[in-house]
Amino acid sequence: MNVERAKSTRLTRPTPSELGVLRVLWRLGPATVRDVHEALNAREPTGYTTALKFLQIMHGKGLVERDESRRAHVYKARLTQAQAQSQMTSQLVDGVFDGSTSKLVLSALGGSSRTTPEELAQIREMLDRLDGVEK
Amino acid sequence: MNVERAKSTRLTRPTPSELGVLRVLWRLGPATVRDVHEALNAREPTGYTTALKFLQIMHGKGLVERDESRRAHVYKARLTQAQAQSQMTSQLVDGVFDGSTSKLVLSALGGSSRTTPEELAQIREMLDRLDGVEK
DNA sequence: CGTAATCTACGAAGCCTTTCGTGCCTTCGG
DNA sequence: CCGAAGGCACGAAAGGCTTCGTAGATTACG
Repeated sequence: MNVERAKSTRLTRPTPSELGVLRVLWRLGPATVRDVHEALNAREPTGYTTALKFLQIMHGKGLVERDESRRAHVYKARLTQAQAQSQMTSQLVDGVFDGSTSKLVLSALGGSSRTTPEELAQIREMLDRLDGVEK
Repeated sequence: MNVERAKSTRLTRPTPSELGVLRVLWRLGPATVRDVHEALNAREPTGYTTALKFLQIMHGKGLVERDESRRAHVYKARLTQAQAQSQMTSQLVDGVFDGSTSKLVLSALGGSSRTTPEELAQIREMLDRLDGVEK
């Protein structure tokens, strides 16, 4: 009881491992299987065909696009990191924070306390901007 | 190559469906299979034994505890909602926000803009408190 | 008491993820 | 031209998640 097929509008959400691949693509930009494999393999020993399969599957799901004009296909994330971030964030908000963004923010800030003054200032800026828009 | 068994210290993280069960337990407090099933079933048609199996599995994983003193066992979440929230939040931060809490906060606030002035005020308070601690 | 209702424990099917191995092309160096 | 290297597509195994069906006990009640 799920999933839109084939059409490009809705993207299925990445699995944990697929997220790993996306992270590599975000960092490297368009990359070949070899590139991705080397990146993954550096972090944890992994077979070449494993990387290949991931890219293929993700292509099937529409998570990446690929350029087949060269022998070694070149893959490219179809979602920017920012898009993935906001998608997964609202997912978390809906799933665990009763839909309340502020609860998430409070929990994030309160819990970790590993936030620098500069970052806090940035957040304040954002708050000001929101207040501005607010009527 | 994972998972600590049996001992109570480390909790495996809940799957999506398990989260649904936990949400029910957080809302109802200690509850029987019947209670949980009714809650789940209200949202989406589901078999009784499905709920039962979830609770059993979750008990095996240490996600819930159970009181077997009555015929209908009574289950209880082993994690408070707040704990789950902060656990899953830091997971998201590590996984998608390069470990930066502030990036998450900015994305959450910027993306949805479904935050009331009261909530913004609450966040400001939290910021002040953090500044206070910050020497 | 006997039957119906409740409950738990299993087991198993179906689908998704993750990980590779093989087979079959294509390209490149000598 | 030939063999080795590099690449892609498949297929398949192992394990996890989700969903139930069935079986066997226990309890409630007319």
